[in-house]
Amino acid sequence: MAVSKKDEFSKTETELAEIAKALSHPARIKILKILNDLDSCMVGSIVDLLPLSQSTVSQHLKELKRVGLVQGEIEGPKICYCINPNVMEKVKKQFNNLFSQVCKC
Amino acid sequence: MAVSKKDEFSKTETELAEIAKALSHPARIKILKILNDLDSCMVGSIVDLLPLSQSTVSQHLKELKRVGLVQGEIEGPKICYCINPNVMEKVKKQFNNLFSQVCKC
DNA sequence: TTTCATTATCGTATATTTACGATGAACGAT
DNA sequence: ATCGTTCATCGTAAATATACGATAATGAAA
Repeated sequence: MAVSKKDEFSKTETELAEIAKALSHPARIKILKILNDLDSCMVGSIVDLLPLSQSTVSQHLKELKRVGLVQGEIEGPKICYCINPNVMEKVKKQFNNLFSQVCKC
Repeated sequence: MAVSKKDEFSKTETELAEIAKALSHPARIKILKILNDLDSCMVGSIVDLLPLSQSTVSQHLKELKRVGLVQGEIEGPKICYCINPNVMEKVKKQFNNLFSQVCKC
């Protein structure tokens, strides 16, 4: 794309776009649901529930971690992943804020 | 990416991911705000408010049209763009639905 | 300490996204 | 009929995303 111009927008817009990007793959939506349902779980459990390889799931988790929606806690050789509820609440507010601005409903 | 596996997920997850993708660029977030503020407007007005070329803005509009968030009405040589409020409301509900599933707040 | 289980990262291939200028299509106005 | 305005689309280049297998890294267990 030649050179990205994403930094020529406001922080609010850039941040929300980043979060939307993290949610822009069905696997990552599903991972959030899985983490919520299981409360927290290791990567292997997630891999079993997705039609993707371990390395691909690891990449998707990395993307969710990047925006803070998910965090991992090391438990011996395993890693226990869970949703970061504080970030999730903030994200929810950011989307509500957007819709309050662009939705007449 | 070899072959996409996005169609191996549920319709709900795939749809929401598609919408999130449409919102995953700050220019598109800003376009929605512009359209809301101006109520509706032609492409040239949007281009003036963005640090992007006319063709690039046209592409972003196409992406927003793709998911139905935005619609264009031909007015002579111009095209009058506006937010589709019905789709926006549906999208708002879809996000609320997600957060009700993955957010304990 | 060697082995096993678990997960991240690397390397790589392909698809998609982002960006631009140039061109084309549609329409009103001259 | 030609011209100017407006916008979409084409062609293209570069960046990112998606997917996988292979490998590395970590720590528990034998």
